[in-house]
Amino acid sequence: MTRSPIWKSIVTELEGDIARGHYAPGDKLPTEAELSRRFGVNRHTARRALADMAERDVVHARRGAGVFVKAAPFDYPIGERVRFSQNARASGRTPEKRTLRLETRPCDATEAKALALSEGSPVLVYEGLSLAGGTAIAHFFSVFPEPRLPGLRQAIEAHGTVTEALRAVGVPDYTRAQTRLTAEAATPVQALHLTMREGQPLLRSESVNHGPDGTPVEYGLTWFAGDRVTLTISATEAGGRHAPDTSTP
Amino acid sequence: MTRSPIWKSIVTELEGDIARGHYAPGDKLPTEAELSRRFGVNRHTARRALADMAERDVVHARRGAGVFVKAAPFDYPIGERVRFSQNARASGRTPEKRTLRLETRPCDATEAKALALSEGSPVLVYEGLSLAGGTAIAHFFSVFPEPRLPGLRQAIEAHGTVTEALRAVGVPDYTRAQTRLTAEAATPVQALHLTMREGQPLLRSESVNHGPDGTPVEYGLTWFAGDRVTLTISATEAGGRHAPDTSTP
DNA sequence: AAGCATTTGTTCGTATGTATG
DNA sequence: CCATACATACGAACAAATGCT
Repeated sequence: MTRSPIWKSIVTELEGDIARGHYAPGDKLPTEAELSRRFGVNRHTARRALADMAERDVVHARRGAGVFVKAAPFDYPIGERVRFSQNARASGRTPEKRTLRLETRPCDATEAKALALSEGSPVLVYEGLSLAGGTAIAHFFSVFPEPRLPGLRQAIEAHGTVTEALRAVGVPDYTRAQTRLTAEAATPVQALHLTMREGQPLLRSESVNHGPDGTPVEYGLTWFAGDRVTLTISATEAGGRHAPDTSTP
Repeated sequence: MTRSPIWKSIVTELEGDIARGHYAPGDKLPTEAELSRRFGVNRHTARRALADMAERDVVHARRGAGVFVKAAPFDYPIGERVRFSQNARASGRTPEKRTLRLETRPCDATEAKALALSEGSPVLVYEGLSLAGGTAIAHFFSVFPEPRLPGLRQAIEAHGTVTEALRAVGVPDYTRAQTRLTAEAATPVQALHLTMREGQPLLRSESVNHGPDGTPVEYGLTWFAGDRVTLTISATEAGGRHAPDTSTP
């Protein structure tokens, strides 16, 4: 009968600390050197424990930076109605938007087609970042038909959220008409904004939202950080909300 | 009045060749050197033409490899019912599956939970590649509850498609209960199977399919090549049952 | 912008205990 | 008892990425 190895007991100790909130998701664990001192073992033995935890996606290491507790991925249900702020609050995080651009300019061919406009019509471009609980989740790029939605720009500046801004200019509700999803590599600028490395996988969503009367009100592109977001589609999308599974054995 | 530049005429010539099928999606264009000889121009002029086409996403260049015609992304509608073979045929490509693994083994904790089994129950594992028109589109990994579906293994070996195999063992229809989507980087083995580079973005889908009586019949993971597939979700999916697509025999 | 300290990642080598045959 | 294989643990040095000044 073999005794259980030291590194396993280190794993259970550390995971216990995480479970009882001593180290929160996103937090940096002590360095390997510190751990090896704390447990009185060689650095390799501490590494072995961390490697095991990394294998099971409990933590992840960044060379030169440290070992971090994996953040539970942000669950983003997409159905007919998708509201970022609602989703964020539902998972207990503070939603936030950071505006990168808010301007009016003539639309290009793709945008014209999606919004059923003639090419060159003025559109409001709203580009920015969506944050949840302080960390950047997605990079969005939305285009609105300016003539159909007078005052939207001021409404967005005032309210921050798209849902409220649209309501303020007379669109009480909007639904997702069509969505196209692909995976893409992060460009250098996106990597900078989302604090990830260039080339890391992004989940790209291209969608058109319609108003209650069926006219398109938004053409939007969103790039979600692949390691931070899971889009969920439920068959009973209207129905019940699943409780998030946060169990860590 | 300036004459139209030479490179533009090269662009129209090449795009004509592509349009009339002389170069198919995914094909490698002649090298810059060959093009410059063929058109009797300097290599930089040919480069200018290729750069313009790359800008408009008609082709893409891979250093050291060549310039390739961009593959038209494979449109993959996901709704309640998702049938790969149907989707492939609808876009005019021959569907094909390549089996990497077909075996029975005890299930792990995740699989047990998804399929409502007790941990360690025997499950049928079906892993392979989905090809459309000869090119690999996705890497799939499916798990079926063996005890509930006796004879499924032979049915899969015989029929090739999951839909037909399930029908053969008494599951006339199945619907997608829940789907979770993320973007991930391709592992070295996946990159090999999908003929892409390691780390390239994949669209990962995790889903559970239910039989008509509501019991789970399949827990499946699929990794779609990001540059070759677009998942589409249309708003009009919830309502009526879609008639089977008979547009292409 | 360049340099420096910090931190993880990798690769040598060494030693020990345990199961196998 | 010996040979072998394997996992565990420790030590030292260097490489590479990161963050800070």
